[in-house]
Amino acid sequence: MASSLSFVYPEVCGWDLPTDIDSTDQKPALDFSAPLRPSSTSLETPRTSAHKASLHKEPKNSPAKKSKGPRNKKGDVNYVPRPRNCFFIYRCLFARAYSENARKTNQPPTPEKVVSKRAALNWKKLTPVEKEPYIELAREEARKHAETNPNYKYSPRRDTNNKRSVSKSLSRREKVESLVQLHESSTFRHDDTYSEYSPVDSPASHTSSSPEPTGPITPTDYFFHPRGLSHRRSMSLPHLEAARHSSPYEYAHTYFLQPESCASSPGPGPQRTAKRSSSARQRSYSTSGASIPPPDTAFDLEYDGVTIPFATLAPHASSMSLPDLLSLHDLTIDDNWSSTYSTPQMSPAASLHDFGQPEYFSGQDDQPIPSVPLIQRRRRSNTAPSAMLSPLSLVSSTLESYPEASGSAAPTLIVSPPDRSAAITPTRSSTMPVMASLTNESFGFSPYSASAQASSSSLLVPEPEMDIDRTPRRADFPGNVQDVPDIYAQQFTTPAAPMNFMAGPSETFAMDAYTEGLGAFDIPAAGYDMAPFDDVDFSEFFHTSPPELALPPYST
DNA sequence: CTGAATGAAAT
DNA sequence: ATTTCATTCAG
Repeated sequence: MASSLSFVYPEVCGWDLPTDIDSTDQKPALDFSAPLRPSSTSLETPRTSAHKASLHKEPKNSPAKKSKGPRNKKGDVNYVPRPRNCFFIYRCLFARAYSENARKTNQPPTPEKVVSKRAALNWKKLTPVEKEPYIELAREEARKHAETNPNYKYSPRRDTNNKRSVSKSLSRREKVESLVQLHESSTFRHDDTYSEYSPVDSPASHTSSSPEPTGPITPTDYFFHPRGLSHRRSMSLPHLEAARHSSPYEYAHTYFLQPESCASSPGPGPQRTAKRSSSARQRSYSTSGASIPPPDTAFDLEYDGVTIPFATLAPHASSMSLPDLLSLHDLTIDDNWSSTYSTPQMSPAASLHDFGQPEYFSGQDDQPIPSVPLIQRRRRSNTAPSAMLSPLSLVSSTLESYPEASGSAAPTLIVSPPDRSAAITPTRSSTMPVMASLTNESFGFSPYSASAQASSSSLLVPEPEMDIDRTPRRADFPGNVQDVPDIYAQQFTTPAAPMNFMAGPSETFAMDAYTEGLGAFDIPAAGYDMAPFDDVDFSEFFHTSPPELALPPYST
C-alpha cells in the first residue's frame, strides 16, 4: 500500500505519520505497526484553494475587480493556486502527523500557528539529504502543476494600498520595541556604563530566520546577571543605575523576571546547536546507507518514482526536546528522561539541571557569547520568548499614575515561584509579560541587589507562545484575577489545561498599567487579537501523554 | 481576515 | 531588495 500512492494535489498528506521516526528506540507510544495509509477523507476532499473557492459561495468576492488583472483570481471557480514549495509540503505532513498524534493520544489539537512554528523548527534541523524528498515532492508538484496549467502564470498583485509597504506603519510590537529603544536611548545615552557595555552590535543580532521587519528597532538590551551586567539585543531591561533616574518614566515599579533557566528559545544558541543535533542525528543512522535501518521500509512511501524513506517522511519531533535542550548545556540525559516524553519548557527536572550551570554556550562560534542563562537569550521574534523582560518593564512605569499603589516604598516585584510546581506553570507569563507571584520574601527587594534571590527564582516559560503584540486586558484574565482582591495561592483551572495560577491585585493592577502605558504612547490595546491563551498549546505543558515525541539522545 | 512558518517567483 | 502567496483552521 505504501507504494505508488495516487494522492490528489495538493493533499500529499493522506497518510498516518508518526510524529517522529527519528528515534528508533524507546518510543513506547509510537505505533509503528500502524501502516501508512491513505486518509480517505483527505483524498476524497482535497482542499485546494480552487476547491475551497468552488465550495465557498460564489458571491464571496462581490467587489468587482475591474477588468484588469489575470483571470486567475482567488474567488474564481477555476482558480489555480500556486504549487506549494517544499516547506509547505513538509508542513502539511507535519501538521497531519501532529493532529494524528494528538487525536490518538487525546491531546487537544495544536493550533496551526504553533504547528507552523514547530514545523519550521524541525525543517531547519533537517539536513539537505533529509529535505531532499520534500524538495523532490515540490518539484513534482510544480511539474504537474505546469502540466495541467500550461497557461498558468504566477501573478502576485502588488499590494499598493496597503499598510506595510507604503505607509511603513509599524506593527504594534514594533511600536513597543521602538518605544523601548526610544526610552533606552534617552536613558542611556550619556550613561557611562552604557558606553562601556555599548553593544556596537551584539553577536546575537544574527540569525533572525524569519522575515523580521528591520525597522528603527535596534533595541539595546540590558539585563542583569549575577556575574555582572551584560547587554544583549532585544532585551528590555533597563540599566541598573539609569533605571533609577530615568525620567519621565521610571522603573520603580518594574517587575523583573529573573528565571534561572529556560528551556526553549530557539535563538542563536539553540540554532547553532540545532545544526549540531542534526549532524549528530545523521551520524546515528545514515539516511543513505544501512548503518541503521529505517524503522520499517514498508512504511516508505513511493510517489512517482520518488521514494521517501519512512524516516524522512515523518517529521522529527518538536525540536526543543529535552535532549535537545540538554545537549545545549552539555548535560547528559539520564534514562529517566530519555525514555520520557517531555517538553523541556515544562520539565522541572530540566530546571533543576539547568540550575547553576555556569556555561550555557560553548562560545566557540563566530562571536563571543557571554555566559548567560539560556532563558536570557532571545531572538528577535514576533513572539517574544519566555521570561524575557517584556516591554512591560517599560510601560509599567505608568504605575506612577496610580498613586495609591505607587507609594514611597516603590516596591519591586521579583518573580519568585515558591516551588517547582510554579516553575512549570508557564502559561501565565507566556501570555502576560509579567505575572509575578508576590511573596513576602521577594517583596521589597531590588533585583539588582538580590542576585541570589533572582537566580533562585525559576520561571519556565514556553518559547513560542508569548506574543508581546497582545496586550492582555483585564477581560482576558480569569474572573478571580479580575475581581477578587486577595487570591494569593488560589488556583484556577481553564478548560484547556489545569495550571496553578497565583495572582493578586498587583498583577491585575500591573496589567492595567501595561495597557495604560501602551496607551500613553498611542499604542492601542484594543483591536488586536488578544485572547491570551489562544496560541498556547497547553497539552505541551501539562502532558500526561506526549503531544510529541522527544528526540532520541544524541550520540554526540 | 489573521497568524505562524519558508521558499518560489514576481516586482 | 521587497513582497506576494502557496496550507491550515481556530478565533
